[in-house]
Amino acid sequence: MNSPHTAILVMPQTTVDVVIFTVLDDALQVLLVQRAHATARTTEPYPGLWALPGGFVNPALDHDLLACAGRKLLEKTGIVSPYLEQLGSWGNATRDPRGWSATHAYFSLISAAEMRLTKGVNTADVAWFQADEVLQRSPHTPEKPLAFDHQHILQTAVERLRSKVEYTSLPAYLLLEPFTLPQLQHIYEVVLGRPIDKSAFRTRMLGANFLSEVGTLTTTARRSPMGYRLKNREYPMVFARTFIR
Amino acid sequence: MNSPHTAILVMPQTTVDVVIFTVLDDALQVLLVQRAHATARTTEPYPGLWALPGGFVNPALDHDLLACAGRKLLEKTGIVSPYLEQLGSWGNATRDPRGWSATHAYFSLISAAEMRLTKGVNTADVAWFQADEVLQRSPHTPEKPLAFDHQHILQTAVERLRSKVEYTSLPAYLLLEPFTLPQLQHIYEVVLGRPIDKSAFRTRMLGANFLSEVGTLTTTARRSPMGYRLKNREYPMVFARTFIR
DNA sequence: AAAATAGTGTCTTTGAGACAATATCAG
DNA sequence: CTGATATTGTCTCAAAGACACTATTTT
Repeated sequence: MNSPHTAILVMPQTTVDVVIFTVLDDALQVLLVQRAHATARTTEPYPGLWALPGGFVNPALDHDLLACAGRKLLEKTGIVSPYLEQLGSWGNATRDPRGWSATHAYFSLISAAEMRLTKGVNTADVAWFQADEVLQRSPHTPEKPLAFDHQHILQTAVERLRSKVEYTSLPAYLLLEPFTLPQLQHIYEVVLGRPIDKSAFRTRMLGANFLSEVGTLTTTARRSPMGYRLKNREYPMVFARTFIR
Repeated sequence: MNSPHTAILVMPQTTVDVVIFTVLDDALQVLLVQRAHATARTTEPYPGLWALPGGFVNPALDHDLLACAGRKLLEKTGIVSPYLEQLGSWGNATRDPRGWSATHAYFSLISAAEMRLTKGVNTADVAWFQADEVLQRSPHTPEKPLAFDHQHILQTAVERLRSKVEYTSLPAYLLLEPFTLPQLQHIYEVVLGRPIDKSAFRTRMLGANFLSEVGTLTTTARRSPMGYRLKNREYPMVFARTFIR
């Protein structure tokens, strides 16, 4: 039924891309890398444009797709155990000018502070951008859209993140532990783009029993807030309802 | 940064697999195909085992991954516009004995009755199996596990379906239109494997305003039930809460 | 004491579970 | 008419929104 021999000759290229989110300056931000500028010797597509971190699977280095995504993320951020979830895959004949290609996209949540701690990893061609600003880019705006179909992948990632924030504890991965409930609520509000009622928020978070207290913290606040840590960093908490309104 | 030239030589194989669900005989069932038996001339892996319908992307036929999944589904069921959603991708060095491969998995919901209408499509090597029975297979059971990592892909598909049934209108795609609310509730109960309160079910379905009445139907029932149709077959309804308990 | 932030209480609303009651149709 | 199925009503409960109130700490 399958024809492996003839198929191998026209096989699509396989890549992995990672959408790395953080919250910085009260905004949802995404890590982008700038593609090499055009030279006489290279034929790299989309020269000089910004793109999601990613590239070809390296069968010699990568045990599987997730490991490949983890490697790309480590190379750009120095972070070893981030929250990393598969987003989806995109494959067609035209997304890469070099021919039929398919990319496996992942999305990751990290604390920007955590990344700053890892010196020497960031290079000049890596930077944070506000997700909403990037999404509004078009060929007519000053800042050009991302390379390949990364504009579309980012759009899907933002929608997925905003959707899951409504009913999961995902935003906790955007903070360093320990964190306070006001800090966590602020992250929720930044990602969702709207305020949440304080009382309802606390009732939900503390009632779900996925946080453990670690003693009061000393922050810039007047009254010392309680610090919390995730009981289980492997899986986010899933609530039975979304926030309403 | 990427090295396309060297990478092409070791590029992973790209395939698409489809998990096709239906409800038949009061059970969630999945469509499987039997792989060719071993002969002296072929080197096909997993000869004689059952597997998810799928195979290599054909760049000459398939505009993109979704089209490829739709083609596989059409070939096995004769159905043109099913519900088809991306499930995820699986890729590593060992899932196919021929080498590093990555598959893009989709899952589809169809009415078994709709498929019976398309004669001549089904072949002897295609059959429905109870999803839960297949999931319980191991190397030690009489029926052997599926080929490749399809056991694992099916597991993920069933979990995803059962999860989404808790808060979406997905089961409607398992029925032919028009359908009645008791029929729809029955499909929900079969997929979830537990009863749902009749009153709460009707309040949720009718309150969400995603169904349109199409007049009372004549069924085997005593009192004639109201028939319904989806207002929008493109996207399922997403409810703000899961069913509880 | 005042200001600012953390945290709690109260009331209302929404929608689900439990389950009883009513409506309609085939025979 | 009767039984089976469809549909509605009532009561209770859980959790969220609105928003006022109390608690703690720094200055």
